[in-house]
Amino acid sequence: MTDHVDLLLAQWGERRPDLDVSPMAVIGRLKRLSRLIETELRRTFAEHGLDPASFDVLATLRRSPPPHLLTPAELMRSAMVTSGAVSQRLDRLEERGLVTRSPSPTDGRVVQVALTPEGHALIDRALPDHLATEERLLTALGADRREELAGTLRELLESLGDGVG
Amino acid sequence: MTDHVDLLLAQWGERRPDLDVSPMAVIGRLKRLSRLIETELRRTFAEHGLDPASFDVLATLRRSPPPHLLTPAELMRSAMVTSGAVSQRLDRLEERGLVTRSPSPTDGRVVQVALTPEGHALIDRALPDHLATEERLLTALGADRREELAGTLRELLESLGDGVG
DNA sequence: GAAAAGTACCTCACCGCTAAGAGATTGGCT
DNA sequence: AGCCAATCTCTTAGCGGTGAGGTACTTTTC
Repeated sequence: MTDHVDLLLAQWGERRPDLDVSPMAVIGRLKRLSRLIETELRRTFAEHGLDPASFDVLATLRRSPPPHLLTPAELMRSAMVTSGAVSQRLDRLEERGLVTRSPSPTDGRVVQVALTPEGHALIDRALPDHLATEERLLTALGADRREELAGTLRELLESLGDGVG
Repeated sequence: MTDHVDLLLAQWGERRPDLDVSPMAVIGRLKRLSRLIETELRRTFAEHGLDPASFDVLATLRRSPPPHLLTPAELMRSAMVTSGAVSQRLDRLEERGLVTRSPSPTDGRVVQVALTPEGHALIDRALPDHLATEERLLTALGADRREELAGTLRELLESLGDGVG
């Protein structure tokens, strides 16, 4: 019944009993868990010649309503990265022929990003493996616990302004 | 009652109704939440001239039992980064006079990392602000919900082999 | 006590992100 | 119409990470 974060909390209790370090019980575990998850997902992506950033862009385009066109600004909000990061992601994907960029007909500032047939095929190949990996990472939790966890995380997200609207 | 992940799930349901994307309800939210949290924490660190990596090393040393000596290997396991990353973190901190490296007297392969008085003072200055930020990020959740959340996250961590021992 | 296996730390090339800011375009305001 | 703030995309410098591999030391094995 002990993990790294329990040890961390006990150590702080010894060294700085004057401080309330209880938030670390949640935030420390979130950090370790997402690090662990990202490492695992990265392995699956690599089997398809992808990295997390590329997969994210391709999947975001794939799930968007037909004709699967998104702007860099939309990709930026979806991925929670800076505009510079999106530009570079698109450079790499365009270089590999997985997406295309074309100017918007209605707004001169805007670029429209589209999946190429190769990009579409690649993400459809990678997606089932990715989902299998995600499922494996959650096997310890039954459906009820997953729903409860998802609900709590959503509350936190919304409280931090990450809601839609 | 809707967040970005709810939209994501709905979109996949439209585009690929043949796939079970339910694991994304948990894993997608974990990803967004830890990204949001890291961005917020980074701001607090920057107020003290630190970044997440440097804070992590200083805090790990600070909470370790007196005389606050750790090896790069221990820091590596604690931070879940590669040995190369630890070497570079220590280079930067040593350069700034916040930690020292000295050879272990008992094992010629090992290096002992220690906080300098400056490093000790800096982490003790930054820590209360850091905890205040963490507390603020969790205000939406009462004590019971936090404990329940921490417990679920710990179960997941242990199921993935991140337990102690 | 020599060879082999294991462990610890570091180096280097490369990758992806941030932060800051530039350049272009749009839309609201007067 | 003209101005100005806002928006969109891209560029670049610098940071911090990985992954592969090297060197040095220790422990195991025979």
